[in-house]
Amino acid sequence: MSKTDSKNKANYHHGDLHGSLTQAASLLIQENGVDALSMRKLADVVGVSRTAPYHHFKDKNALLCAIAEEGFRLQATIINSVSDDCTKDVSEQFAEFVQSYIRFASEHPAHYDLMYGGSIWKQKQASESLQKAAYDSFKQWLNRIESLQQQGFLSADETAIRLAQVTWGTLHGLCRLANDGVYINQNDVLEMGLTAARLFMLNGAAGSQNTSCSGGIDQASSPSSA
Amino acid sequence: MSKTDSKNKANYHHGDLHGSLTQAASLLIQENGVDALSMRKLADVVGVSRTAPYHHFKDKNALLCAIAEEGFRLQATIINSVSDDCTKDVSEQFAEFVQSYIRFASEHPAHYDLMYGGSIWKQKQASESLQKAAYDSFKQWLNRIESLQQQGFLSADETAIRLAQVTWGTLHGLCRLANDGVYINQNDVLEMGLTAARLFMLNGAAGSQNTSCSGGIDQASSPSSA
DNA sequence: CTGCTTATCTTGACGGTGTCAAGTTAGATT
DNA sequence: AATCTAACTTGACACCGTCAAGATAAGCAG
Repeated sequence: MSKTDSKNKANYHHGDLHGSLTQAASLLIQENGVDALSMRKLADVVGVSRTAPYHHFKDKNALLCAIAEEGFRLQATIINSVSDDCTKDVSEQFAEFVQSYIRFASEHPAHYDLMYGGSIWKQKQASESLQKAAYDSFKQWLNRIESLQQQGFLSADETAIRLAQVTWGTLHGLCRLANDGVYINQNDVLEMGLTAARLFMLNGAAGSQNTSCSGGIDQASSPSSA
Repeated sequence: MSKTDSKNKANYHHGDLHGSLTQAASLLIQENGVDALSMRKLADVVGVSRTAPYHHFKDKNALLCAIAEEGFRLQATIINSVSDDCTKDVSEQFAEFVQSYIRFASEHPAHYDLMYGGSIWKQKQASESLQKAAYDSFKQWLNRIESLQQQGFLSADETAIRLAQVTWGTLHGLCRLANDGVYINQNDVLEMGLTAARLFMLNGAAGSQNTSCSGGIDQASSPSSA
């Protein structure tokens, strides 16, 4: 009689619907893209009724925000796990950082779409915690750029913020083109990222190779301010 | 009796539904974004039944492709009308080009989304003529980059194609961030574009200032090939 | 004019969507 | 045991894209 027997006890109360929802949604979204996710299908997959999710997420938008936030966490762990290597010189470290950024975008396209796509940011409202996550992410990038600039690898003629905006915008543009199917070859995109890094970095920068390796964290202003 | 009396003759046959549809769709799309366009509402606005548009466009996707194509035409006329000025030096000309690109994107965000967004290119199929339009657009960009490179304003260490990919990707990334609501201040984005141009251009490039001014058209390979 | 063809447009229907209102269930608390 | 409350379900509504079948009008052959 019972429809779902995954637990032999009755499961009118699911136990951890919130967690199951984000998990299943992430999975569905990764398989078929953001637009293909429907609340009804999601509920069906998890094994609850159509409107049960609305008791844990005010909106479909709220669900998407939660997943985007998860994306930022995921991205941070992936990127940080790669780039804390003091044995390599700075530019190589930066190149690896660029690569890991692109790789994250191409391996988690749906998350990436949510994190930086218009579906959340444009008309819809990003949840407060999501805004904070995005802000922190940009701040990390800014710190990295500031460090490169102070070591003489990036132009001193521009403000660190502007440099961060442009360099990140570049990286983002390449990832977007790859994710949107305009650039189809992932290896090409990786090389484009490296080329961009090469072009931005000052050629004759004779900065010190291994400085500090524990970057100080300065405060940064918002990505969208002048 | 009659519902619409715009023409006092009966208008069972609309006359130019195809044209009216693209026109009204462009307008609707520019007002409320691509996602807000529905075939039903569009038909209602034009004053026909829900399925009449399907006699002129196989799909909603086909309609969107047509509008995207229109976008490419629009972009070409806008950009070309600005940048054919021989009195200014090359880098200034390029800066104006960058600005006009960004301005087009921010003044026609919906068209821009369609032209380069995932909604058409990723899962859906771009119509053949749309593909050609996009290809031609990139080819124009490539020609410009090649010219800049040959005049010594851009690095000779990279292939022209790679340079074109990276520089256009940068521009695109900035426009995307602006259009998606991540960067909200348009003036900032314009300055970012100029900064990017400055960073890419070689500092000590002592190329000739006013060369030819009627760029030769070389053939270019696809944007997505290595 | 009549009859036929053809392009054009309409009506009805199907399955899908997000989400609201009201009802049901079951576990926790008193 | 009675009550409270969070969790969940059912039904409904207004949308959506699109297909199948029918209605309409114009053009053209005779």
